[in-house]
Amino acid sequence: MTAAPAESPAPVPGAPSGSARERILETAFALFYARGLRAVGIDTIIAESGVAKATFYKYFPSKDDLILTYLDKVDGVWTGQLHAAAASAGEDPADQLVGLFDALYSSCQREGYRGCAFINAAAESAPGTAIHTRTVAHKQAVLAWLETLAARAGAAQPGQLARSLSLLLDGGLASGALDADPAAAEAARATAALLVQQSTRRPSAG
Amino acid sequence: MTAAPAESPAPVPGAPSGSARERILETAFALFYARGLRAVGIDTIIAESGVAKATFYKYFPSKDDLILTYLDKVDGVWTGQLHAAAASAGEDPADQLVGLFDALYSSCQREGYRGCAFINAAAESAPGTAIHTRTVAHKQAVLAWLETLAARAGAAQPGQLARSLSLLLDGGLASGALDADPAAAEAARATAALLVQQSTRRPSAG
DNA sequence: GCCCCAGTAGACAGACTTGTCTTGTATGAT
DNA sequence: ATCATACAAGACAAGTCTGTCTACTGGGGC
Repeated sequence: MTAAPAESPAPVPGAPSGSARERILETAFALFYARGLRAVGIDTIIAESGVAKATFYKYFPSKDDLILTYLDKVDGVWTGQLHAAAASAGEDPADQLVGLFDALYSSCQREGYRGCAFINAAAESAPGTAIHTRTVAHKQAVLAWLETLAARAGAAQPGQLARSLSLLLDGGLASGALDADPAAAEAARATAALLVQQSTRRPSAG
Repeated sequence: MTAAPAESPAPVPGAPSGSARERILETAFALFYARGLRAVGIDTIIAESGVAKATFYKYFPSKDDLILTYLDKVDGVWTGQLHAAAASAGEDPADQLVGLFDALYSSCQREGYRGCAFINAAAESAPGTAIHTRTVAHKQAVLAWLETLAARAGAAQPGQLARSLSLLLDGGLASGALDADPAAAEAARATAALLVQQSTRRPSAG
C-alpha cells in the first residue's frame, strides 16, 4: 500500500535535476503509480526522464529491475508515512495503532491517488514472480509491525488485532482508489479505534 | 471483488461445448482472472477457445467489450455467492451481515484465487475509462446492498456499519490474494461479527 | 439446385514492446 | 594532450499487440 508521489515529477527534460539514475527512478515512481506497470513502457520512461536508452539499461538491466527498485522506494515512502502518523499520535501504542490511519486518510485525499501500489503490482504480476513476492514481503512487514504495536498496547490477542487492522488498512487503501469518498478512510479509523479499545481495555479505563 | 471461476475452463478446443460466444466468454473469464487483463491477448483467448478471429470480433467488437462483458459475468457470480452466503445464515439481517463473509472465506480457499477481479481491473485501467467506471459501479452496488441489510438489522448508523463491513470485505479480498492464509478471512468474519453486534444491540440481548 | 449463415483458418497492417548496439559529445583527471 | 567516464540520440532486431480482411467449409431453408 502506498500514497501518491509527494515530490514533483520533474517532467522538464533540460532541468539539471539529480543524476540520470535518480531522474529515471523519479519518473518511474510517478508513471508506474499513475498508470500501472504494464501500461508504462521503457520508451516512455526514457523520454520523460530525458535519458538515453543505453544509460537506462546501464542502471537497470531490465524493466523488472526498475519495477523492483520502484517497489522498494514505495515501501520506504509509505512505511515512513505510516510510522510518522503513528508517532504523531503520542507515546501510547494503543493511540499509535489508531493514529496510523491518518496516513491512510491523507493518502486517499491526495490528488492522483490510485490505491495501494503493492496491491496494484500484485494484480499485474503472476504469483511466484519476483514482483509478486516483493508485494507479499511488504504486506507481511506491515502486519508484523502492527503486531508488535498491538503487543506493546497490551492486546489480549495481538495477532488477531493486527490482522483486523491490516484488513481495515488494505480495505481503505483499495476502496479509496474506487470511490474518492474520504468517508471510507474515516470509517477505517473509527473502526480501528473501536477494535483497539475493545482489545486493550487498560486497567485505568472503565 | 470476486472469486475464482467455479466452472471448468474448458480448454479442450475440439470439445462441442456451447456456442462460440459462450466459449469465448468462458475462456476470457478464466484467463483474465488468472493472469490479468493486459497480460492476456486476443490471440490467446482465440486459440484457447478454439474460435476463429472473425468470429471473435463478430461477438465482441473490441477487447474492451469483452472485458466489460467479463466484468458483468464476474459481478453476477460474486454477487450470487454473496447473497447465497447471506441467505444461508438465516432470516435475521444481522446474522446475514456476518454470514456473507463465508463467501469471502470460501473464495480465498479456492485454488487459483487471485483477489478481487474488480480491484485488479481497477489497477489495470485508468480512472474515467469504461472499465474503471464499471468497477466503481460494482463497489457501490455492494455497499448499497450492505446498507439496506444494516438498516434492516436495526443498526444505529447503517451507512457507517455498511462502510466498515465493506472495508473488511475489500481488505480480505485484497490481502487474501497475497498471503494465502485463511486467517485473514476468519479475522474479517470475526471482526464483522463484533461490529454488527456492537451496532445493533437488540432489546432482547443483554 | 441454390443460397444464406455460422463458423474455421490465417495472412496482413500498423503500432507498440523490450533490449542491443553504434555513434557522437562533454567533462574532468592525469 | 590524452584518456576514461558519463551521457545523449537513435537505428535496429525480434517479438508482441489489436483489429481487418480474404478464402474456404458445412448445414438448413426454399
